[in-house]
Amino acid sequence: MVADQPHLILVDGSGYIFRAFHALPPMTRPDGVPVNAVFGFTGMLGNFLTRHAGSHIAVVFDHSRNTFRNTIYADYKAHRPEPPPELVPQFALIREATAAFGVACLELENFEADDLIAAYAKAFSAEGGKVTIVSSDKDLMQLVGPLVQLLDPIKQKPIREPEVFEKFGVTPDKVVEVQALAGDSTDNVPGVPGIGLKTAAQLIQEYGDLETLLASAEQIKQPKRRESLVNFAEQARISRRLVQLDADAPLPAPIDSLLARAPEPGRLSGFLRDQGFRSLQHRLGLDGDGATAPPTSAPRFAPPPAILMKAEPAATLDDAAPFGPYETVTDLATLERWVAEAQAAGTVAVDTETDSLDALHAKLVGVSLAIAPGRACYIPLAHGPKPGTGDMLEAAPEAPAQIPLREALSALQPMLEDPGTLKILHNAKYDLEVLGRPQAEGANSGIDVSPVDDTMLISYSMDAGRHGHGMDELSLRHLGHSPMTYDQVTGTGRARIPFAQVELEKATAYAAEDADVTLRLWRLLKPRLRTDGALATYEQVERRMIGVLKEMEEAGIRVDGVELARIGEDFSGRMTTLEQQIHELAGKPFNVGSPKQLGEILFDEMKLPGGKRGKAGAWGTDAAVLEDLSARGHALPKTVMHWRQLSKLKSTYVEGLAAQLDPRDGRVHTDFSMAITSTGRLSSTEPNLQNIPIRSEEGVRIRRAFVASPGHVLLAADYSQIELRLLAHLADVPSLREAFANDEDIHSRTASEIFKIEPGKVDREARRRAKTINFGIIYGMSAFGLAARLGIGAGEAKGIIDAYFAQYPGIRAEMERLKEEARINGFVLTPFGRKLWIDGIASKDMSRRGNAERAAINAPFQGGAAEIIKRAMVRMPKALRDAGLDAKMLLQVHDELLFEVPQGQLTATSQAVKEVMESVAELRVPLRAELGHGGNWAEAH
DNA sequence: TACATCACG
DNA sequence: GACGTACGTGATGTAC
Repeated sequence: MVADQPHLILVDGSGYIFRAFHALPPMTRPDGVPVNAVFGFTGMLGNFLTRHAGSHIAVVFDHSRNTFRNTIYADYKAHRPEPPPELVPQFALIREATAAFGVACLELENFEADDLIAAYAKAFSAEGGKVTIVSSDKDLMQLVGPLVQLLDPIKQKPIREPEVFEKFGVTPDKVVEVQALAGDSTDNVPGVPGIGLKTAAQLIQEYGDLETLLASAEQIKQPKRRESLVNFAEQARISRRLVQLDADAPLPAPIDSLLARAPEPGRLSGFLRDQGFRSLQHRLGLDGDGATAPPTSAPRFAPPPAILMKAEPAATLDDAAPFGPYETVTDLATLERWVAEAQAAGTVAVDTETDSLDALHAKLVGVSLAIAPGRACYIPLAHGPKPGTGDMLEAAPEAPAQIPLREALSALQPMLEDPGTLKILHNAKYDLEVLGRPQAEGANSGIDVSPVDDTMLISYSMDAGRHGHGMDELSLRHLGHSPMTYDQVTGTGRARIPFAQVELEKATAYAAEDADVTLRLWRLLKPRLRTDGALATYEQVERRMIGVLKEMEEAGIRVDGVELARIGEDFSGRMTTLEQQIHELAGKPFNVGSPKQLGEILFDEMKLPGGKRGKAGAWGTDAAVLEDLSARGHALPKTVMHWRQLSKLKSTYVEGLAAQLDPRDGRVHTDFSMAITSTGRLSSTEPNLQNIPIRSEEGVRIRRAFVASPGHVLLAADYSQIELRLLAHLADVPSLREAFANDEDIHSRTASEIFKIEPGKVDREARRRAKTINFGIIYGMSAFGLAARLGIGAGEAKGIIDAYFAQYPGIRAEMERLKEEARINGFVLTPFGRKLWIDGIASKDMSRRGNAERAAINAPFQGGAAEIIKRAMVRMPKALRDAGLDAKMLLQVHDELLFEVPQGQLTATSQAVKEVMESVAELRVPLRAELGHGGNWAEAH
């Protein structure tokens, strides 16, 4: 960054004024003139000037309420109240204060301050100058660009393209298009009814701009949206003109006159004295008689580097380095130089390129390294020839020159395994699985990469629930840079080529950039872990989970494919029969798998009662609806439910699972995602082994197909009532604590207490109700929700909830505390300190906020439970090893761990597993794990 | 690709 | 007085 690059600071005066006025209690001068806004403004401006410097600076004001926008649209800002009378006399004094600092005041009749800001920003940046606009007004976000940024005066946070994107879902140049659609109630910009920020952003992303969208409005699929766009097209155009700032507004003062300069001697202190602002004189170092505070200590506006310039690029030149060009390493000597440089640096970002997203099958194609921002390389290892044109006369293309795989890996291995060189990866589990897999015939490497840091997990530890943690997203968000995408490199659809066929130049640009981005993210995010209070979560839990999950994924679980096929045949036959019955009952054949067709038959043709339409206008036919109809004595719904159950099990589990069976070992290997959920849980994909059926008899058959290896048994260990234990712990409920301490049935205890039934005389129905409400509580349930689940009236449900809270007042207090915590901080903390962000908690949309509040209530319980089992998993391998046991941990299903145990070690393993799981956290209630074992997963329960 | 549905905790 | 109504996931089939 060039230190003396021209830098214009434009302060949005109105923002300062209103903030000052509303933040401070009334204050008056001895002569009775109100001055609270003047005082606040002067303090804020003085404070800003002592901390920031630019080459040019001005404060921009609104001239009057009437502007050209009122002639476009009379209602523009019409609902804004007149400024309060106490504020009016302060406007002139505020301009005086600005001038006393030696700062220019800008205003112009008929234009808003925002237009002048736009005009000066345009003029200044056109000459290559940098512009900082001090304001948090979202209407100014349209001005953000390579040379123009906003600075939020409250949070002292720069607002650049990623922040704008976060707010509007589009890049700054498209902000007005979005605003034109979404409107703005605070400014009375009408927009298009029914279209909010989300929809607007989506439409603009799709169509590019308002006019293109309006031109294609007739083709919009959603009927309501289409109608709105057609009917309110003109209103949208007007809205666009209202929000579009006029960057061609005349400049009331030449740019040169905005040059930053020290205040005239005495003028500032004179002003402060006149207003009676003694504390400000002191704060600004102007209160001395010359003895302690000579004039030279007055604010200087020139040399001290702006906070903007040091806030992030304190690390400086480095982090401003361009993304590329990067080096392609194709000879051993060059590779050895890179390896030596990495070891000398002590930290290196590493990324692997492969031919598959599935780590257990992926073949290594290349490795990239980054040692400093902008300094990165790509080492191709298994690139083949470019795809030919298919012309038979063409000479066979040759593979590009590259270091032989074995030699390259031998050169890399010592560095990758060097305990003194930290390897930084994004989603390290993947790369570690690829590099760690020993393979015959040259492919992959058997390298045990250590130690590692993982930027995905660093981000997740701090920002779970706030946004995704993919590299591209983090890069745009934190670095303001969109890396090249995989699709751009390999193409998409039919034209897609394997990465190994991508030409080296392109592969290097992509692969080295990913390593570069990873390194830059690490430099930015790693220090934040400590300040954000997320260091322990990352170091003690997330980072240690990498190796644990790697082992589990590699182990996989044995599935009996023959049994699976038998189940499939059986289901098929039964489905055929059911389908015939359904068609007869319906009076005609139709596709039973189509909810749309089913809805039409049930509600349009058969005219059954109780139909409700979903958001797309189709009849709802889910299990709850069908159950209801069935209870009214209709045969069709029940038959459909049965068919659906078989259909689900067959397609998702019988066929889906069979397709995932690895023929090499007869096992299925899931991929645990570590950074997906907003609560700290894992998730499982390809296949999802966390939702294998168990609740129905047919489901149990599927689970029986998960079997132990010969000579082994499966051991399942479930945490008992873990979320309710956390409830008893967090809300500190004496009677629930006692119940757990005595190993009582918690739902019976609850039933006895809220329904006032003698202990021991609780019947099944009372227990069922208590169980429903116990779970409902940790989901933030309402009376309505409870009524629906229990099939009782809302009044009765409310009575039960009232009785519950009367019995357990600590629980209600805890629910309120969690909502409050989320509202104030934007996040809640689990009992172990994991930070979980609650999206939408500040939303003005009642429904959205309601959802967020329930999520805030649930998050500490779900997240706390996730934390407990993760900690147990992290401790498990060593505990087993120390006990001389060979059991393998195979799966985690949120509150359950599944192990494969050599038959002779069952007792000892059970003991060790139980001990680890129950001792991993000290709560106000004991933790309990329940164990079972058998030849298959169903039996182990 | 959106939606509805349903498998699990 | 209306609103919408229990938390968190992933996979599948239909319809567009």
